Amino acid sequence: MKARLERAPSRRRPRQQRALQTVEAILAAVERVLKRRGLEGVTTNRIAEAAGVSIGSVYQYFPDKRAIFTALHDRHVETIARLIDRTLVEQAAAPLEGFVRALVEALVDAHAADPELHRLMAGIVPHGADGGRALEVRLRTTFKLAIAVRSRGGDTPRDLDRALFVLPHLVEALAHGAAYGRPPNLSVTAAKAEAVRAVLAYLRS
Amino acid sequence: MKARLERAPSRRRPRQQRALQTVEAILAAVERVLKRRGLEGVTTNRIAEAAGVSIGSVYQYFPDKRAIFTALHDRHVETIARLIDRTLVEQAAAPLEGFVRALVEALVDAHAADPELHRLMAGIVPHGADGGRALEVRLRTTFKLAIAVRSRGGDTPRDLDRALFVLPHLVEALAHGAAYGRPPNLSVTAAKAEAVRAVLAYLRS
Amino acid sequence: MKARLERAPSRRRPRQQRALQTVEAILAAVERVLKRRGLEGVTTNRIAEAAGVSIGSVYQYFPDKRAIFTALHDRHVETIARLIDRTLVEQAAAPLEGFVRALVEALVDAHAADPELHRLMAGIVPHGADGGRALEVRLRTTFKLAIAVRSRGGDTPRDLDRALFVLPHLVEALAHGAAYGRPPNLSVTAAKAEAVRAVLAYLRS
Amino acid sequence: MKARLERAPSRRRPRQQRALQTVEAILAAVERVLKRRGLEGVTTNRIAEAAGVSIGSVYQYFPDKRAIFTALHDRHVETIARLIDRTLVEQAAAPLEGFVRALVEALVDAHAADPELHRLMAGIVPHGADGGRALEVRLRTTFKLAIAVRSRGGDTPRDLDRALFVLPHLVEALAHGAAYGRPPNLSVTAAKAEAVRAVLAYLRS
DNA sequence: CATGAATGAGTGTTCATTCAT
DNA sequence: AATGAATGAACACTCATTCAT
Repeated sequence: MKARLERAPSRRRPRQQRALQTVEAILAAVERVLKRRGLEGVTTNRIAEAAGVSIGSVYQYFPDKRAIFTALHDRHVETIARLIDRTLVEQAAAPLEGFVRALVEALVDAHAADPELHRLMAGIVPHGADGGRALEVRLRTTFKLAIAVRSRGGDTPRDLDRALFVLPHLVEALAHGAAYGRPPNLSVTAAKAEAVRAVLAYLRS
Repeated sequence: MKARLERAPSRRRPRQQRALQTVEAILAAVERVLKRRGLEGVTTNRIAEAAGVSIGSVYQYFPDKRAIFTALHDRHVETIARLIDRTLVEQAAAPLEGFVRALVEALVDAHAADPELHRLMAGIVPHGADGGRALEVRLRTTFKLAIAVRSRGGDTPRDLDRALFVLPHLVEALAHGAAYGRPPNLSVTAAKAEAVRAVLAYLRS
Repeated sequence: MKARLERAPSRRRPRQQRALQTVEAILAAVERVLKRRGLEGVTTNRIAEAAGVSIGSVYQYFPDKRAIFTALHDRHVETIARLIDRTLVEQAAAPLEGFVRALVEALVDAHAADPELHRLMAGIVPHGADGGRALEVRLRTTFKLAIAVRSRGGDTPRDLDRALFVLPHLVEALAHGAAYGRPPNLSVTAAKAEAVRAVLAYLRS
Repeated sequence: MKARLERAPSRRRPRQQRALQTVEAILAAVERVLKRRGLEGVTTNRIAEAAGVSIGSVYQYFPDKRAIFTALHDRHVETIARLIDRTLVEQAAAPLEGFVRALVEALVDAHAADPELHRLMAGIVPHGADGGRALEVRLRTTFKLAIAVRSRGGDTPRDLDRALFVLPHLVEALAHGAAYGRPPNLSVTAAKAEAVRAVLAYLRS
């Protein structure tokens, strides 16, 4: 494995790299088209044009249109998941509340950076068995871990399963809400602070 | 002459009534097609067939396909809004907590009745300025009222605007979550109870 | 025949009269729709609406859409034909040149009154065997008669058949041309005068 | 590398050539459908089928149905315009009368070759600002030129503007008339001769 | 006779996908 | 691999026409 990578770096790598670049160019193009023309305005030919590749090349990397959306959704999930994981690590030493506070803040920031795109992204629900619940599930797992790690001193919620149901929904809803679901006259900052408050309130109850 | 005057109303009424019936038949048909074939499987001709009317009749009542989806969404919003209003009235004498408990329970029940349909419904985001936030806004208004009515005895939250941001999102997310976003091994009943707990925890904080 | 007309004037006549009125209302409506929305914008339902009658009534008087256009065309032809006949009579005592002059002037005036409508009318070519040549034929007949009547004194053109081919086309083309086919900077008046000159020049040759 | 550079032109050219061929195939198909099924029988799918291409290809070359008709009309105008220009050149040394005679004969011949098609073509009035007067205008320009070139010896008509109004209409009407507007018992040959006579008569007047 | 809701065949058009180059 | 012209199934929608009231 290592030998192969060393022997033909100028052949194998570039190809894979170009492929990754093209895939990334395509996904970035979808985002651009999505923002410019809305969900129904996204056509494969438009994606190709916006990506600067031929439609044929798009089909070299994706079996069909659905796969493009799925990949975009997956990429988004992966981005957020990495954020979650990073927060988990960074707050490993902090109490649960600290982690939750950091997590909510990170998520709100992530979504508030480009609210319009994230609103549209919510409309891309992959048709797989999962049904767009990937992040919810991922959050659940993360919370399970974060709680387990801290549960020596009886810190465990009375009913873990119930908390693991509520927490992901709270966090997700408030992150999206703070980004593009605020009432007029409420700043993102204020919304973020209140989102944190809300999750902590539940946690302490 | 007199006969004609007497007939007139019975000519007009049936028309309006049949129109309403047809509109209702069409919307019900959309729901059926939606469940059977998914969002992308909904075509205007399929709607017409499922509704038992001709495609021409569909276009007698709706200017285009989008309008059909918008109407379906509006109908859903209206149904839920009526539920909210009813709860508001029924719990007029109860303390805020009682209202919230009743509201969450009612919403969970409403969504849990046909989880699949409601999941699909979430994918129908009307393209108007509102962008599918109608219920969020409606919930906000309702909470504002419910709180205002009870706020003589200093029952008002410290920061109303912030609470009015959080509460709609909490309620909506948990209602949908309890209906079709539960982790395995958590019953709807348990989820409902915990959803109530979560909202109350925030309210008391 | 006369008895019948006298006996039930309030029964039979009104009906026929109403029918004629309705037919006329429909044809006038077609003209209006034609001018407002162009040839392709003319639909039977729009005709009905513009005429202030129900679509059903339109089909009471016309078997299909084509028949409406045919009737409109026929009415136009009849109007022009009457104009031609009237001129023929009025100029019965005048020499051929006088008749031709009066005819061209009358036709130009008739078409110039509503150039837009007459341009559109030219697009309504009835699909019958005639193929929209009714006026051409009618003009031919008229010229034949006008010439025959004056041909005692050897006034007949050298070759009647050839003149009867040319004259209708000259007159029709120049009448339409003067109405809506003038170059910029040529008035209708000037065009009319020159149209007369042109026909007379041919006649004298 | 060199091969690619050499291939490049042969890759580009064929494309443009095939494109032109396809466009031509489509326009020829429209003519065929037009003759077989009449103006209303022309549908985009029928055009595609008759042209031996897919409907998608038709839309690769024309933005919509109207554009197809416009292109057909333009092609017709161009064909006739070329005929006019050729005659202008060929008769450059001849007196005005010679040019006019040649022009009328050429136009009659052109229209008489396929009278049915040309009758139908007259029904295709492009919706542009021009309104189907392209040939009239073109004839006017040509006459202006033909007269100007010969006007040293005082050959100019007394009133040029008026002549430039009449001549195009005369020529067009008589060309069409000779092709498909003759009375029974008049041959094309005779009609053509008389058409020439008529225009010359006006010219001399 | 008048009405106008209903019909549905048929239209123009789009767009995901293929494949020869 | 990359290209993009070509494909054609499928779609949203129109409109002439019918017929129950």
